[in-house]
Amino acid sequence: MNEQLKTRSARSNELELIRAIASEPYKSRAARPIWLQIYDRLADACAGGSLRQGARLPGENHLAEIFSVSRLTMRKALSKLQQEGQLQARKGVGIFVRRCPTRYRIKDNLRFSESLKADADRIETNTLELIRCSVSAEAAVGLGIDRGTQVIFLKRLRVVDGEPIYLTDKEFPACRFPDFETIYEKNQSVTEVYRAHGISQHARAETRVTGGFATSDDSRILKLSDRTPLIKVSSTNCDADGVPIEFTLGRWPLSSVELVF
Amino acid sequence: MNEQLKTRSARSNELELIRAIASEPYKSRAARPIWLQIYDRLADACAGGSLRQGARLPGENHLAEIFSVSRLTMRKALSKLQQEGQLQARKGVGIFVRRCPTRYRIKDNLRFSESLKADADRIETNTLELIRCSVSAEAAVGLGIDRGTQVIFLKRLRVVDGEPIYLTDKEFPACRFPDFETIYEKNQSVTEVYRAHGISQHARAETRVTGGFATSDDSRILKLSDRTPLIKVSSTNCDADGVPIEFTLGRWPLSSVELVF
DNA sequence: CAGTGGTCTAGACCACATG
DNA sequence: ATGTGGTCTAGACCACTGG
Repeated sequence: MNEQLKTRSARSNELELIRAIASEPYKSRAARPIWLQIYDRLADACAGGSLRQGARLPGENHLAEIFSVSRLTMRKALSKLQQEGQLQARKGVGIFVRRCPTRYRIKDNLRFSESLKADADRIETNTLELIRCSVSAEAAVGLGIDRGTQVIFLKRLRVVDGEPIYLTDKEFPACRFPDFETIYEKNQSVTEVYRAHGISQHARAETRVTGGFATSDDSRILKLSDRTPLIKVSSTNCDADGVPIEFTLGRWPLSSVELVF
Repeated sequence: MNEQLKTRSARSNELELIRAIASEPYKSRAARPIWLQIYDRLADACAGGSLRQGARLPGENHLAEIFSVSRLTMRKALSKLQQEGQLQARKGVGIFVRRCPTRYRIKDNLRFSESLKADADRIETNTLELIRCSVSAEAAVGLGIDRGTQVIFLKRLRVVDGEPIYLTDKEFPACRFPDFETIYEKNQSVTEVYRAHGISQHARAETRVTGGFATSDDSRILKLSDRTPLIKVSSTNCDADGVPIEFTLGRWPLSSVELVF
C-alpha cells in the first residue's frame, strides 16, 4: 500500500470516528453548554487514544457541520482543547492532535535526559540560538552580575518522541567561557563546555517555579496555540566555589510536566 | 459623603477612565487583532493601578459600545483578562477588577503563614470542610495506605488582603488522630492537632508541582472564572519516624505564586 | 422586574499555507 | 486558486442576580 492510500484511509477512519462521536444526541443545554459537551467528547477520544497522535482533524466548517453547531461554538470547544495542549491549530493548514498530555516526571537536580530517558523513546535537543549579548534583567539577578555585562545566550528545545516539550533560555557569564561556541558545537553539550573550562562539578543553587502565558515566539517553537498557559522554571547553577555560572529559564506546556522536589 | 454617593462617584471615575482608554484610535488590524489591543489597554490600566481593585466595570454591552466593537470581540478581550486572573465576572452581577497578580513567594518547607507574613497585611484561613471519609486515590498513593481506608478530610482557603489565593485539600489517616475535630476546632491549627497526638516534629517528604485547570468548584471558591489555569502542588508530610501523616493538594491561580526550592 | 454575563447563530472578510 | 484557521459583526435567547 503506498503512502497516499495509507493517508487517505487513515484520514477516513478519523472522519468516521468523529462522525460517531458527533452522532450522539446532546444533553440539555442547561445541564452543560453544548461547546463543553463537544469538548468532553473530543477530549475523551484524545485521551483514550482513539484519535491518533498527529492526526489531522476535518476543517472547522466541516466539524461544525458534523456536530450540528455554528462554527463559533465549534471553535470554542476546539479552543479549550488547544489551550490544554491536546490539539494544535496551524493557520492555513489544519488542526492536529498533539501528543496527549503525558506528564513527564522531572526530578530536581537531575539533568533533563537523565530524568526522562526511562519514559521516552526518542529525545532530541535542538539548538535554536547561540549568541553573545547583554545579560537579561532576570538573569542579571540570578547570576549576581551587573546590567550590561556580556553573556553567552543559548536557546534550546527538547523534543520527546517528536513533540516539542521543553524550551530553555540559558545565559552564561561570557568571561568564564572564552571557547564556549567551539566546544559546544562539537557535541551540543554544556557539560563538555564546563569541563573544557576547568569546571568539573556544578550544583543547582536555587529553583523557582511560576506560571505564565506563552509569548507568540514560545507558542511557535513549542507548537502550541498563542497565549497557552505554561509552567516556568528558573534556576541558577554554581561552580564548586559557589559562584553562579549559569542561569536557566525553562518553559513547559502546563499539562506536560510534573516537577518532583 | 455617604456610601451611595461615594460609590456613584467612584463608578463614574471608572467610566471616565475606560472612555479615555477606549478613545485612542486602534492600530491596524493586521498589526494586532483588535481584541488583543483592547486587552493590552485594559491590562495596562489594571497593572498600573488606575483601575481600582474591586471596582466594577460597565456591562459588556456598554463596554462594547464604548470600545466601538461587537460584544463578542469585547468578550474575547475580557475573557483573556479573566483567564489571567485580572478580572472576575459574576453572572447576573457584573465584571470586577481582581487583585492584580501579585506573586507570593513561597519557600518550600516553611509553613504558609511564615512565608507570607512579610508580604501581606491580612492573612485569613477559612476552614471550608472537615469530615471523615474514604481516602482519595491520589492521597492513598501519597500516604501509602489502601483504598477504602478512613481519613480526615480538611479543605481550607487562604485569603490574603481579602483575596482568595490558595486552596488546599488535606487528608490525614483517621486512625492516627482520634481527637482531630475537637482539637482543630479550638484554634484551627493542624500543628496543634499533631502536638496533641504526640507528634512534635514533622517533615515534608516530597513535593510535586504540576499544572492544571480549575474545576467549577475550585473557580467558585477561588473567585476565578471557570477553567482558569492553576498551579497544583501536592506534598506528603511524615512524622519523626518517616511515617506519612498528611497528604496535601494545594492549588494557586497561575500568576499568583512563585515557589522557591 | 430589569440588567447582567453566558451561549449560540448565520454570515462575512482576511492572511496564510499548500498544491 | 483553493481551503484553512483567525477575526469580526449584528442579533438573539437564556439563566442568573439584584432591587
